[in-house]
Amino acid sequence: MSERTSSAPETCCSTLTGDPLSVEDAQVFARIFKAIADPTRLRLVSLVASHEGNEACVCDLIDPVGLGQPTVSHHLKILVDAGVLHREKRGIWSYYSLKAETLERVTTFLSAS
Amino acid sequence: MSERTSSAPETCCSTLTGDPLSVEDAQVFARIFKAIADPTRLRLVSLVASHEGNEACVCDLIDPVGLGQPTVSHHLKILVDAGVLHREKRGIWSYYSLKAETLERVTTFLSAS
DNA sequence: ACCACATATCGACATCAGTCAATGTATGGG
DNA sequence: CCCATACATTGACTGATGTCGATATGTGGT
Repeated sequence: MSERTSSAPETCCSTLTGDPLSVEDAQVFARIFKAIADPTRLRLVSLVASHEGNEACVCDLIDPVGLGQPTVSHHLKILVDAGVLHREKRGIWSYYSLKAETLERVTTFLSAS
Repeated sequence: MSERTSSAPETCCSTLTGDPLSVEDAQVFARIFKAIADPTRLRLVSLVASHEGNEACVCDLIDPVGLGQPTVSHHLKILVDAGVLHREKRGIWSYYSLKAETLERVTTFLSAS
């Protein structure tokens, strides 16, 4: 039960507009927001979400965002580390898909007005 | 460098998981996320929201966040510029309050899964 | 007019973040 | 095996960001 993968589990219920955020919770959510606080990464998430099969490989994303492959991989890594995207390697390709739980958690965090 | 306080109105309906984001929409939302993608600013918003009367002046916030007054004012300016907070000067004090419309817009943007 | 107080702005600094070119690491086909 | 393909990692550079101390602005009281 003391398992923590990437984001702390105790932050399940804290909200922006409820009781004052603890420093720890603020750091957890700031990390997620930082990941999507970039135009390129927002577009990457959007492209992945709207791609056929709800997943996309790096080669599907390079042209649409108009950046180099290393840069795209860099951004995707940030999104995966923040728990926004999920990566699955199949053969030569890395398939990225949305991690719905994280977006739901963020929505809950914000919508408790 | 007089930027409009509220973000473009045309972005009212775009969502993260719907059609691929345009570059412009991505920039608009990235700017809002950037504003709250910092632990200190998240705590500032939280403190403002949970403060008596749903508003707080700078002097109410300095001690809780443990930073200098110029730094706190700097963060608050970023939040106001992004449309997350609203500022109202009354007498000597600047009262900050939540701008609900912006948070609602962000929630809608994210929750359309 | 002066002074105390609350806040904003400025200048400087160290650190972080986005981008690229070059290189490294798998994986599958011939 | 060797090679082409897809992706990840590294190193470097530039520009943005968070923080502070010092200073400016603005307001109300005496």
